[in-house]
Amino acid sequence: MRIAEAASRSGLGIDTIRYYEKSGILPEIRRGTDKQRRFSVENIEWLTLLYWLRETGMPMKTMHRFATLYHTGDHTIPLRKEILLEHSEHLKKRRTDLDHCEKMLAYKLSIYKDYEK
Amino acid sequence: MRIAEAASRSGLGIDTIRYYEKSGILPEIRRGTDKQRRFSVENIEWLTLLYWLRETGMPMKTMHRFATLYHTGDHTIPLRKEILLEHSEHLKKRRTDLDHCEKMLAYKLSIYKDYEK
DNA sequence: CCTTGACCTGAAGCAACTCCAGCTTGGTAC
DNA sequence: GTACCAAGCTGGAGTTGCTTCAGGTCAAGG
Repeated sequence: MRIAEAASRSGLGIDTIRYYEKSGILPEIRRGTDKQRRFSVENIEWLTLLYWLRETGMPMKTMHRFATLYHTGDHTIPLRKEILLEHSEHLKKRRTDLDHCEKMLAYKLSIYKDYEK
Repeated sequence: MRIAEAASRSGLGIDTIRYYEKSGILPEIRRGTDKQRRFSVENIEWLTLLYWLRETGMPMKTMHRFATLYHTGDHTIPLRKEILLEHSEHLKKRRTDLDHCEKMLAYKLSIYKDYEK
């Protein structure tokens, strides 16, 4: 499939996909005779993973490291595991941030309530 | 209190505070005879609010709008309320993103488990 | 008086996109 | 078969939101 579909399936934007390819966090994407990118199902899976990692705040440097490890072979699995576990911890931190912010907003809104109408 | 303390109390960095002031999302900060910034308790409260809004993904444009409204007077409270409510919605979205990503990570890690050692 | 530490400013640098101008290419429409 | 259009391509500029840096001020301690 082509880039437009890859974008809509993965969640990333077209430009972001091209940018990611240039940055080296995608494997080489096959090209058709027309020199346009053709994405495989595995490509889409990878893009989707990147989408969620980005969405939850993983920096590109880490994604890059993860991609390189992935490419290097199965013996890097412990390292990759470590990266994902660390990201899990990061998600926990984010969740408590959300909790905190939600409480704060609720409080602010409760004050504003008094001024209603 | 001075900028270093304001930073450590609010959570923002020193440079970020100066940047926010330049960007117009802070009220004018009082200066001492030495021309250095002196932060009031209200200043710190405002900075802390901004810290949490930023931490949970509010764009500066929105913060700016909020700051301007705040400065304009009490009759803008409905508008400010709207911004905060919208941000609450945004937090909900973030939370489901976290859920989604956590599930994905758990799945990935369960696959890696087989390769253990 | 000299140094040290905290602070100042304006400007450059950086991450991660995002948009743009100008150019192929393949497909349909006359 | 050629005219046109959508979708894709590239290299490069622009944007957001900080972050770092170079060079300078100021007050206090030794």
